[in-house]
Amino acid sequence: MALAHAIMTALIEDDLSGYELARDFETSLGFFWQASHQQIYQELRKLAERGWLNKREVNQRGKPNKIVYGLTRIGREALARWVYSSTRSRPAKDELLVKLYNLDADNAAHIAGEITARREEMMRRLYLYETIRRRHYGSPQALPTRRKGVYLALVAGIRQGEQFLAWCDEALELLGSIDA
Amino acid sequence: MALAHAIMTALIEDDLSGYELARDFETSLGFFWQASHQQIYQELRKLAERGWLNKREVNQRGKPNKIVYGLTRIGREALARWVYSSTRSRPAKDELLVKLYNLDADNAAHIAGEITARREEMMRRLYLYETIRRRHYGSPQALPTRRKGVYLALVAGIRQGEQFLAWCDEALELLGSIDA
DNA sequence: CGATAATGTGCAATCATTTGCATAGCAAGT
DNA sequence: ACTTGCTATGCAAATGATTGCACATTATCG
Repeated sequence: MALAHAIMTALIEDDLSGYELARDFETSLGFFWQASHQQIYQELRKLAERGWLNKREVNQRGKPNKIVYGLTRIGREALARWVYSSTRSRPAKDELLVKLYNLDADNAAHIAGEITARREEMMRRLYLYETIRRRHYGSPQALPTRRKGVYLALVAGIRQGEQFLAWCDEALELLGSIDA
Repeated sequence: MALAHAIMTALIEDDLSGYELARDFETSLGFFWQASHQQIYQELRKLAERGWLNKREVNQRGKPNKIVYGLTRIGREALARWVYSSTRSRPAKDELLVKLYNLDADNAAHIAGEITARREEMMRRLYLYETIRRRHYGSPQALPTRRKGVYLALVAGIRQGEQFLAWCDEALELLGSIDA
């Protein structure tokens, strides 16, 4: 049921189509909850059936028509209740860390290469999120309450990313000392 | 296919039964890849059928019999090849961060409570992992190659955990400044 | 004696997620 | 004209993971 609530969360301020949601999930909320467009379209229809979302078709020129979803009153209520339910976090599953358990002189260079690639990917991500922070969350104390929450999530992502970069450096150094 | 390789990884040094594997997955490797016992038992049977694991029944006194699995030659080879395949990480999905997007004056105290609980849970985990590190990974440079890899994974978990604690403190401070 | 907890393996149903494919219109560059 | 890419939605199949249950033995505590 968590994807449903993540989608509704993304609709708190704006009504969006499945396509727009899928794009937003690649950034922003998708930093903490990723979902493919297939999942999103399916979930949207389910939520509309349950009455938590309403849908309307929007004609566009130069583009295909889209179906825009918005929270209903009972959808908003369900979302508000959900916040009080118990959470569980499913820790990241990372094959790279499992591979590290298989480290040997032969594959050390390959693993180091993968870590380097991850490091660069994370750098790009961090740059994006730092940009967002500077532009919209400069002085957290002054933000309205809800935005403070979004800020904290953003900071969690940034801190996590920075920590990952530092770990990569440490790992690469140790891996570099292994003879092939 | 990743669970299969995680299980085989856990069997590199010791032959283990499903029950023992499930227990190990709650610590150690399970820090990076968690799996329920149902998943593990099923995967073990599949792997044995494929010839990557062998099984033997072990009679015990005072306890039910167990089925112990071990890597076969071709299992070891498959595992070694897998290390060179491409990885993908699926980032953690954390409902707590999604909830933060729903922050308001009413639920701020509840969310702060959840963060506090998470913080304590992480403290316990960190304590466990720090203990392991001090006991077995005191001087990483001196470790044999494979153990260096395990060390790096452990450090990744520790760093991540420490970062999380710091984030919790920051979050609790900001949440504390919200009027109910 | 009864309850609880640990060891040990497993089935069945459901839910969540990924993968591969399909369709369709329009824009922009080559 | 042709290809590439973006917008836009969707189906079907397979895989991955969770949930709830079932069964059997022994140890331990009150």
